[in-house]
Amino acid sequence: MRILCIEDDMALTEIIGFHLKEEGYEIDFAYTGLDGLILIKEGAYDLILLDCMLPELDGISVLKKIRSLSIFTPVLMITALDGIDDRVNGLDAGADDYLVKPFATKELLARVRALSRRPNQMAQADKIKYQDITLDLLGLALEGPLKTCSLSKREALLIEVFLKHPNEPLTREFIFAKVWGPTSEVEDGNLDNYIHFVRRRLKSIGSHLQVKTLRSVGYKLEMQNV
Amino acid sequence: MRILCIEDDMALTEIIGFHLKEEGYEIDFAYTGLDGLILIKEGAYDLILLDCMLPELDGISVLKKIRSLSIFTPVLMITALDGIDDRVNGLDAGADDYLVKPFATKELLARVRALSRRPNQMAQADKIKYQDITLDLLGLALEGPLKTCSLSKREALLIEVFLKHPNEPLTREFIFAKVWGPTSEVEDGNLDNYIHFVRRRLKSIGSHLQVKTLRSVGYKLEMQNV
DNA sequence: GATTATTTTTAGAGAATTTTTAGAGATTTC
DNA sequence: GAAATCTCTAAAAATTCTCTAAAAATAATC
Repeated sequence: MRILCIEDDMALTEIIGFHLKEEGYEIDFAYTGLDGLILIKEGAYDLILLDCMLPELDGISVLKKIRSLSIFTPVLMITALDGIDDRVNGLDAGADDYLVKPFATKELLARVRALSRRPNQMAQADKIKYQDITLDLLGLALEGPLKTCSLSKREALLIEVFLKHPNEPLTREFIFAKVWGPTSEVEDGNLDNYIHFVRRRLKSIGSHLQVKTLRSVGYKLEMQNV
Repeated sequence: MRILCIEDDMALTEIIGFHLKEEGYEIDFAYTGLDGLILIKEGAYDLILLDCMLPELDGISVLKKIRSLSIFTPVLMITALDGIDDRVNGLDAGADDYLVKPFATKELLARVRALSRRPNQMAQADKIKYQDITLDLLGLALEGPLKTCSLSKREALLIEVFLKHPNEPLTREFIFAKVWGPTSEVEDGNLDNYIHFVRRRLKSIGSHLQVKTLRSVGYKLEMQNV
């Protein structure tokens, strides 16, 4: 979880840095809007904390710029003013949330958690439930109505992808990118293989979920008889 | 864009309803937490406005319940108390944003816009609706009033062409170029074939749309008895 | 550090589905 | 009513997916 904090108040960045690092986030800093913009373009951040008032280039402008570049990293605006118009401007420019100075650390952390949960990565939860199964990511196990079976790491990864996007069509490329990484050089057929493994697992634990094939597109996790 | 508003203050729901309808949103109401929960399970909403204080079942509990059911519709919490703890609880329970009463309509609208923009429903992008059918391009499925059927890739492509130009005469050449590509070397009769497939699909799902023949020109998708 | 067990990957025959071709019969147009 | 055009069935061809088996890589155990 990598966060970029664009804020010119050194005292504040120190506090933010301290607390977020304590929670296990990696955090980088930029002290001007322009520097922030450059870092955003380079590094792949998961979340951006963005002050409104900044030297060189103000927060709203930075935000508009990055959205126009088709970068949709969640942005948490930090504003000194509590005027409704300021907040509205920020949200309309594409911010996902905002925080008014002065704010409680507790609230900052809650908002960061809420936003980092957002892009489908439903938290770092180690268990994911859907319908009649529960995936234990840490314990590498899959629990069904009949029984529980243990999984290999890659099986668990594949099931995780399905559980995070249940009932949605997933392309082969998408699944591949999530399970093997976007730059992996594994044979394509390997996915077929693991689909087979997962189907066997689902059947063996008595689940009523099934992996449906979408010919020439990909796969989809759904309930039987739908 | 369908919104569910769970709020027991009738005066407030009236105001919210008025403004959101004016902006073109479809909006349903529930006046207790339990009613809201039932509606959420049934209806596919794109956004939920959720009051904290509710009869029968409070807002936070409703929120926790729907998240535990793996429903990740964006939720905008509405809270009367401006205590930090309430907001933190809401955000931690999985709310996407909150609004403190009393709030300006302008701000409500900005927040609704921000949340409805979120790429939560990424699957929605690949769906095309027209009259009584919905084509799921990635999911390779066609939904009608009676039932849903699955499609092959080429069937889906052909239906897509019709849905993007409904009620318009389309030449055979045009359709061919869109479905098989402008340089394909397939026999001409193949199109007749797929027209037949599509007609069978439309009938089987109970749609009132039909593919009309424009002799020696092409085809056209239109409503029956027109 | 060698051996064993497990997981991951490659490969490929066989199955299933989709796409295409072909052609007989139906329909429309002149 | 003859020519042109379209519909629909059936089957061949092509594609895509499934699943077994075994090799390669990795992790665990002694």
